[in-house]
Amino acid sequence: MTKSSPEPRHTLTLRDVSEASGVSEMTVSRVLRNRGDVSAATREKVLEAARTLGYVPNKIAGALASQRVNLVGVVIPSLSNMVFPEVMTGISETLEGTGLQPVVGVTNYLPDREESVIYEMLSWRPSGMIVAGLEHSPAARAMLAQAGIPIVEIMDIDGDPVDHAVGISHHRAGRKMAEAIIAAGYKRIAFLGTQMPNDFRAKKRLQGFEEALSKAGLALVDREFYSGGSALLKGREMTAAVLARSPDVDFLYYSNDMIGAGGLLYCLDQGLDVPGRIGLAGFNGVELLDGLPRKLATMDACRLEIGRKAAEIVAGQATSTDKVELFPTLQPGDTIRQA
Amino acid sequence: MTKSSPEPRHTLTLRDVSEASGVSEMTVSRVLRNRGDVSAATREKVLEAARTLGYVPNKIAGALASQRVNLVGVVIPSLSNMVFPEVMTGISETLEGTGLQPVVGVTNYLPDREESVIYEMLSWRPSGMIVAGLEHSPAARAMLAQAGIPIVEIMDIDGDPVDHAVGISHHRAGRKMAEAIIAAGYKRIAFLGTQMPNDFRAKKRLQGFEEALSKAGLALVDREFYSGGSALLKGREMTAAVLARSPDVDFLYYSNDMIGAGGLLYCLDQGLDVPGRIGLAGFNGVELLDGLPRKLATMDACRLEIGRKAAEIVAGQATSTDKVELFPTLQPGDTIRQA
DNA sequence: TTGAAAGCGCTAACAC
DNA sequence: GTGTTAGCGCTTTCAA
Repeated sequence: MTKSSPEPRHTLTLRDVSEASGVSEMTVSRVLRNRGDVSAATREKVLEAARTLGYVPNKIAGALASQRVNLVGVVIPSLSNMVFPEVMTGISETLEGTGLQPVVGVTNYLPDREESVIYEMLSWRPSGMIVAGLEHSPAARAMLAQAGIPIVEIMDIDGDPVDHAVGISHHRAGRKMAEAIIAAGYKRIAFLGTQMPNDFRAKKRLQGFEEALSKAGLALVDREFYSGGSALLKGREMTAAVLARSPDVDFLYYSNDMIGAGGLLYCLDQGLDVPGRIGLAGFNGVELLDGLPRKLATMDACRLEIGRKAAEIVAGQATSTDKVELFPTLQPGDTIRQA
Repeated sequence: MTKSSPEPRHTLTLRDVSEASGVSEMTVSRVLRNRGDVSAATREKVLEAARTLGYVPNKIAGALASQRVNLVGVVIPSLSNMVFPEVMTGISETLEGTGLQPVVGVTNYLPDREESVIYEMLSWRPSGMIVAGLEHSPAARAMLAQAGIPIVEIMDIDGDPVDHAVGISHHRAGRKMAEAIIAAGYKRIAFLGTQMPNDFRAKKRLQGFEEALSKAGLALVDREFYSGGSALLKGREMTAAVLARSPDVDFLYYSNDMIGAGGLLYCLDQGLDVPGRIGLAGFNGVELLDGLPRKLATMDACRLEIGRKAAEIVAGQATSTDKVELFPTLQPGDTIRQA
């Protein structure tokens, strides 16, 4: 804008390449789309002209004419925790060879924001959509259902998908963790989580967790929620609060690994015997934390695999099942005592 | 695709809304773009028709006709470290009110990949581009220079921007950290970093760091590089390796906070006196790590501010200076002893 | 193997 | 305040 010396009045068009190469626009178009039916000589002429001009095709025009857009919309709540970047990795990997490109939109766990992100994305007529979660505003659901493209809702399968769903049962994940904790002999269990009314998956885990406790004749002895700030620090603070309020708790179940890690560091600082006196567990299986003094018990969320499977469905590489359920593995780490 | 019952043969067009509302396509278009020059009555009719049909405008056609695309391409090397998500936050915040939307592309520090991401993005004729770093392939530079839109290269200002640059001097950041370390009396200093030939900013920091050492008559006594894996864990391993090889080092300078945190945990595990016997410092000012047993010395990279400023320039809200230099502050934390 | 014509769905520009 | 006309830059289709 400012310094680029030979600023073109309009950006280059096929016509410019056509004139520069002495080949019709149509044939230029064929060459640029790598269609085989062009002679090698013409092909070379065109390619050279395009290269020296610095021509960049106009996908807007191309998409309008061909009614095809090689974009896949990906709608996720956040990029700042460790989970969605890894889902994105799985998606990108799988889309790599297909000619499809992911376009990310972030909702910050706000339903209104999600609705508008979905609207914006659909207005670009993508070839498919991958959306985190099964809970959407009615309008958002309707738009997705109307779009006439593959829709894959990811992360969660406890619910009714618009089209396809790929994920784990968070309800079951919570239950499994509770069962492991109970089996290890812990009895006075507290929950520490995020204050996010729209994090439905965390909510489902807690629900499954409490159901399993209840089935064993137990109930949460305390619970603590936070929002904002450094997760590690919040984990410490929440843990301190819970231990002060309920000094006899013997297990802390965290809604994610980051706050769990903060809690772990706090317990070690306090010289508490982990996992003897007190056990801890998180959720997500975040590799990032592998260098901690103890390995936090957790349950992986199959993030990479979810991304891959979702991308396969959108790319039409998978035989279409409505729901694809993945099964997280419990990683006991060093913070649950062995039964 | 699979379940959506009344799948429209083609997606809805203005014409459908026009027919459903009995208003001309042109007027429908006016209403949908919120142009004031339509009577309230017509407006309502149109809006209702659009709503009940579930019409989503086709931005492809709109963009082609209006020659305007409300997209800003953002090209960054990675989303999995803590730095770019925060830059994105700054960009999104600032773009919020402008009608512009960021579209992210990730290069994984690969120049070829960067070139193709830039090419793809430009082919959608965005209103502006924000690209991390000042080092690009000649072709990428040429495309950006030709695009005829505002280009903002971010993070770094040690170099020659295509159009605008917003960032810090990594060279200076390295120097400043070295000066602080030297002033604190450390003398046997090692560097621990990532093995990334294309992380030019880390390279510049190291260069500035070594220059400052040299000016004080010092030189690095050891250096260690890693790639891949959990940063925290790698930080531990690298630190163990350096301490084994050079037991008399008294300071460890890490190229980022995550490996620095791993190193810190390792030193504490080993019972080393930090910062007395050995000092540590990282880079980035990652808030995430605030809950560690000690606060790691670091230098923030002005991530949020860089995102904001870059977005302002792209949105035309800033008076155009070629380079906007921001100045990181040294956060001494608890891992550099006080002089 | 190449070219010509028509049009994708919308908006700018101008009439009314 | 509303309608009409002519494209935007490509690709599709069909003819040569």
